[in-house]
Amino acid sequence: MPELPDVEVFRRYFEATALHSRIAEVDVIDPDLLRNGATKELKAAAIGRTFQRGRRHGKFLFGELNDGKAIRFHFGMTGFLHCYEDASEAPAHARVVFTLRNNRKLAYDCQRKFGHVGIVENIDAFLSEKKLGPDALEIDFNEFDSAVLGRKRPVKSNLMDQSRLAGVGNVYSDEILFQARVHPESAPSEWPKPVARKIYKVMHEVLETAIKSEADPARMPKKWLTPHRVSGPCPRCKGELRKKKIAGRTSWFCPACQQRL
DNA sequence: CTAGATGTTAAGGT
DNA sequence: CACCTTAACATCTA
Repeated sequence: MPELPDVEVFRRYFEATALHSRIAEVDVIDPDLLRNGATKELKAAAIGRTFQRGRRHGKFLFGELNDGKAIRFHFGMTGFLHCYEDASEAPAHARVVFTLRNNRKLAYDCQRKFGHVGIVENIDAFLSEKKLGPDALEIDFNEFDSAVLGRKRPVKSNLMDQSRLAGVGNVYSDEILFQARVHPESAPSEWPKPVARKIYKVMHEVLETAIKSEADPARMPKKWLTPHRVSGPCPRCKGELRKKKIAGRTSWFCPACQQRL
């Protein structure tokens, strides 16, 4: 689930639920999620501070604290946030829980533990250290064209490469290419400008519409591929959708609608 | 019981 | 060296 639109929905949820109340306690239920096991450091950085705002870059969410530091959330494949007051509402796989002075609790839940949580001293320094590319909603066309499309491997691999473009993963790369009518394995040495522009434009439309749909496939336009990736005919031509491993991931596309370039 | 699932990354190959 | 692919990670479900 957590690609750019999902994380943007989490960011908005975070801002609606967790800001401006002092952090009273941090429970690290599963230290695996901290990667370096620095429970003490996480507590020391967070307790007594307040969250000032949420910032997102690609698939990362940062909860900015009132001293310039931030709590970093990455959601892996199964992570999400849930805010509640009564302990009975705690989600099933809560790994880290922030208790606020207003009695609310913000839980980071991650069933498969592919995600991680930690402290970041400086967000911009972290992003360059991690070699993350520009956010998919902020990259300009020229950079998109050269960094993302100017490669030899399948276009799908490039769209998913976080060091070139941050935020797009398996599901949304399929959706973007479906709507741009481009085959995911296309890898021309030079992309025709109109096609490059189309992919760029469609990427914005897909991501923005997905955010408006709360990243919920059931609320997405019926003509989209995403709600049909389990089975079923192409929502455009009614032909058979194909499932194939590309770039190591299960990809869905319509061989009739999507042109190989 | 086996295969596979939205992400990342170390390791191996060309 | 640049580039690309695969396996592995932890856990649950179809």
